[in-house]
Amino acid sequence: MYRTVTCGELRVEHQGKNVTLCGWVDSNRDHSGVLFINLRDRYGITQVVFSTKIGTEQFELARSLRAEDVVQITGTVEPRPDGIVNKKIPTGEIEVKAEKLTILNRSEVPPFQTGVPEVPAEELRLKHRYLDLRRPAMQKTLLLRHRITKVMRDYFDEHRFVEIETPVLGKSTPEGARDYLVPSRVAPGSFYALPQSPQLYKQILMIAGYDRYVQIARCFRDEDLRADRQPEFTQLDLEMSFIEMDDIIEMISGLVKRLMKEVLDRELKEEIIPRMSYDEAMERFGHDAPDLRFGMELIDLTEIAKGVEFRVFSEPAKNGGRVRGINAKGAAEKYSRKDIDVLNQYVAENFGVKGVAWLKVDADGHLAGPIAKNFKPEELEQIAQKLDAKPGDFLLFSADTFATTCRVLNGLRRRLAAELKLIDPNEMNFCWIMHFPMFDWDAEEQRWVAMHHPFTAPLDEHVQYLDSDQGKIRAQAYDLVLNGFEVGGGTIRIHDSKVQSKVFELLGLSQETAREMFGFLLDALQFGAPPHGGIALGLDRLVMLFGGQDNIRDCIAFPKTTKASDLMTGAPGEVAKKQLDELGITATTKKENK
RNA sequence: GGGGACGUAGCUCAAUUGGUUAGAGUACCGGACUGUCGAUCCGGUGGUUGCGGGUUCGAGUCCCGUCGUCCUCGCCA
Repeated sequence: MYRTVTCGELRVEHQGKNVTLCGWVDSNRDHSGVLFINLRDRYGITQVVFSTKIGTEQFELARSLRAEDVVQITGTVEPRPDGIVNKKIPTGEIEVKAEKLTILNRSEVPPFQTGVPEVPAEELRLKHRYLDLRRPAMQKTLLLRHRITKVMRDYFDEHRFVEIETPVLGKSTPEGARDYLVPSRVAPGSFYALPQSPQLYKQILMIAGYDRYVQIARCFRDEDLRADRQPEFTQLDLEMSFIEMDDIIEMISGLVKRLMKEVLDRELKEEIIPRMSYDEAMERFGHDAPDLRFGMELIDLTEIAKGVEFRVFSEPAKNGGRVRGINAKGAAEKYSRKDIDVLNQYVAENFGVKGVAWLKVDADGHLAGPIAKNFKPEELEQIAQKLDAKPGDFLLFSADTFATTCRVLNGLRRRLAAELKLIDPNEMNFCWIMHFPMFDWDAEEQRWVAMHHPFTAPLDEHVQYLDSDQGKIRAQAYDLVLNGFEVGGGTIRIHDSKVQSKVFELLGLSQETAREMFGFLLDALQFGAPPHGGIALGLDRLVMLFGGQDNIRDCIAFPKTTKASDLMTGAPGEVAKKQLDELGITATTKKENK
């Protein structure tokens, strides 16, 4: 037996006990006649004491220990002498008096120290991920992730869900994100696609009668990365039959409550997670995943703007656009002209607009700023009233299309909230965003595109608009939002083939194309499809938010860089010409190009 | 595909806005020390300033290109 205890469990009550520990050397403090080793494993740190009584050979061996050496130590648990208890660690009231040291493996000098608070460059962490994962912060996050998935599995098991695996090698469907493709050897020129989600399979499972399906599923999207987006990511994916929107929402609300309780030992802020329509979210926050931890809501000024001489405001207002503003309460003094230049640069670079219009409220309650002269006093008064402007407030405006005002003001709202520290970092603010539009108009391709996927059911009362007013149709779609991040999204699916055909038609999918892409699902739908719907939660993002992190790479054991490479393994890498030949692929490698 | 930030010792950073021999902490190596706990003290090794060009009497610093990491717009049904 290598070890009898871990490095995290010994306490005063174990004194006198003879134990064997294994772990990594965290530090070695040599005092000539006595030396202290901090021994680390994922359970904690235990101090081991060596005295010269152990014998010269063993003492010299202990002396030679360096960070990350792997050792086995047998000794006796002793309480620490009075006054030298280490309160920083749970095992700090005891130490192990070493009687035998075995070096299991030496470590090279590590490229960075795992036991110090300074976090090395991410590039280095990813290259030596095995060392990075030894850092307590990373271990804590991966344990949190395990805890979350464990609670999820228990919860759905209790609710009679069946966990079923779906294929990773599937069929490419051109709608949606770009697919990762895998060439077929036995059918040269043909490709599998890695799943963007198990969407079609889980619908098939409903038709097959597994009325409650769940899976913690790996999904793949070949799109550019972000702090909260990886090319492969994990979803808690589920589907239910004989249910309506409220059933899914209740089921997930129950899970959220359970996660809060069992993972964070906290209650939900509100007994019932609040719901907001997509339209309301866009109107009040300019985004479909609003961060509700702070106010600064978007206020509409279009009616006022229609009447002003200032053309920057009046033109969009008169031409179907919108003029809206936000009020950063009391922030006027904190934003100098230089700071505002930075904001201008931010919106120009990110949203393709010239800049942001702004006004400050002076001590007398008057609106001041370079654009103030373009308004009559009563117009300024109206604007001030609408925005509830008080002395010291900082007002920012966007006058453009509705979509652009949404993007600009959402961006500014979030940025200002962060800069002004309006957000309580401990808050966990959930909400449901409901009734997303069915379709988006793709101006470039001159056609409607599905906002979710083409199997999403419209609201029953909106089915009538399928032939007349497609832009008005709202879907039976719902997103779960946490602290301004979309952490889940789902829909009720269409199970009426007439409605399904109509939707395909609107999306510009001919019967033939639809058959070619989803024929198996269309077939299956003919053989007794129950009403069904489901949802998928982004596990990586949930872990990130539950762990108070700001990117999902730190929540994934082996993540990829923004160029989608794995710095540890070197993936993606070149392959031998023989492998390509077998696949019937004639791509040239980099080496051949040079 | 576009925009931005960064790249200096193994690691974390500094280097007077172009000026002598590129420094500090830490790690590492050697020494001292019998109660430390991010031990301390003394000494030492360690640099193609990511890479390639250019401007200049002189480049870590300026310019161009390139590679990499991060942030972001597009993209992500």
